[in-house]
Amino acid sequence: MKQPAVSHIPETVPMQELVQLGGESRERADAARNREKVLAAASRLFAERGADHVSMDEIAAEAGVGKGTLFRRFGDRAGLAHALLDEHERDFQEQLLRGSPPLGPGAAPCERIKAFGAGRFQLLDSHHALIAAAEAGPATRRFIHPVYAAHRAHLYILAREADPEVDFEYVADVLLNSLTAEFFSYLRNGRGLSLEEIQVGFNDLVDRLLAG
Amino acid sequence: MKQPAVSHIPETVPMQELVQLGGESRERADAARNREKVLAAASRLFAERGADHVSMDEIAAEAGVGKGTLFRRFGDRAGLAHALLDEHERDFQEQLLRGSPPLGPGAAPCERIKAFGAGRFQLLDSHHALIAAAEAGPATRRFIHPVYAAHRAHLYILAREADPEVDFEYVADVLLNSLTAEFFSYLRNGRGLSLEEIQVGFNDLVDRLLAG
DNA sequence: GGAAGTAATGGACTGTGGTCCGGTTACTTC
DNA sequence: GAAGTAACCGGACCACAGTCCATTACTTCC
Repeated sequence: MKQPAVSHIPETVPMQELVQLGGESRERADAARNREKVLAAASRLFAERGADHVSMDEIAAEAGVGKGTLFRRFGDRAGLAHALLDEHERDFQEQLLRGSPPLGPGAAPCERIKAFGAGRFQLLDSHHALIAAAEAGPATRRFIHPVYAAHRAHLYILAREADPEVDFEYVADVLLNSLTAEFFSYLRNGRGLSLEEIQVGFNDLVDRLLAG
Repeated sequence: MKQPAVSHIPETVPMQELVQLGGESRERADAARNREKVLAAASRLFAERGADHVSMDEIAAEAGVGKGTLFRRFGDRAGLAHALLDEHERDFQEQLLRGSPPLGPGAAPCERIKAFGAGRFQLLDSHHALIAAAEAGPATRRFIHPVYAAHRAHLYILAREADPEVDFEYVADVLLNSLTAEFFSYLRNGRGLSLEEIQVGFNDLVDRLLAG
């Protein structure tokens, strides 16, 4: 049940280092300080008024920092949202890799996929606006993010294990596409489904897709 | 095989009438003229430079019309995109209701769903940027649009017919969610799949979901 | 054909995400 | 401790989506 060397989730690390492949030079002290100030400010404002309803200008102002600094650090709105979610995302990843079944290793693949779904729904339920912000942005940007790659690899492997006949790649993407913030909030608010109903639907989806 | 009174697709009709439920008062002559001018201008510019890469200001200018007029007519960018797609959408709807099998009535439900997918992929292939624009916009707006409702009702009924045991509602939404412009372009450009490969994947999805 | 009433117009205006760059500050080297 | 340099800073700036409302153009009714 070894996972492949799924690139670990960075994202407390500034965007630049993530990009310029060798994050060798250490982060300057003032930069680190400012990053913390921004994260704290964003966290505060988001908690107060909801992740939508807060502009980037306001976050910069609240943090006592220029707008340029904000964007230099986090790239864009989605990047900031990702950084704020980082802790939860690490937790989740940790549970996937080393947690107890059915989320962690040990359970049947289908059960692990359902547990993955349940975990995501839980996260969506408590951090919906933030995750929506992280997934937003031009076109297919979110698919490029290492978090997406990690989730995809996880589901890919489990799907293959559950049913070697299936098109793992496509199935993994379809499953993830059913776990987006946008789709979730449509089911929840647009269709009025409860968290449980959504989970039941997803579980049924998994069973049918990987009936083996 | 009668469809329920699926609200027909309007959308050459201005947004207002769509909303204020009784489109009684006729459209003024200058308004109609301007609408045509805008549609023509948008069509031209989109064809020239791609649907992204054209701002609303430019469309208004090209049409020789004020910005206010543009937005009054079409509500927002997505509304304009919908209006431009209207003809194709009507065509498609017509084929669903009265065309020949497997897209139209007469074929087995699973085959009709696959044909629906094939039709959407075809449209996505030739009008991708436009459809993406129509589906864009804040949060879950696109789910409210009558076109979504019509597609959903169609799939809902076919899914029920194919497999009465399945959760039709959820399945219909999952299927539609696998036919979005965003997901399509991810599979296409992000994963490098061909049109055919995507169709095969979707067909397999349908078979597995509605195995009966 | 003209007056009154109403719908449509257009462009200035606002708010927002994101970029740019001259000036500043923190580390490094000697 | 001074000088050099690369990274960082902030806020002015830009483009763009969408709003507002005083003015204009159509329609209708006499």
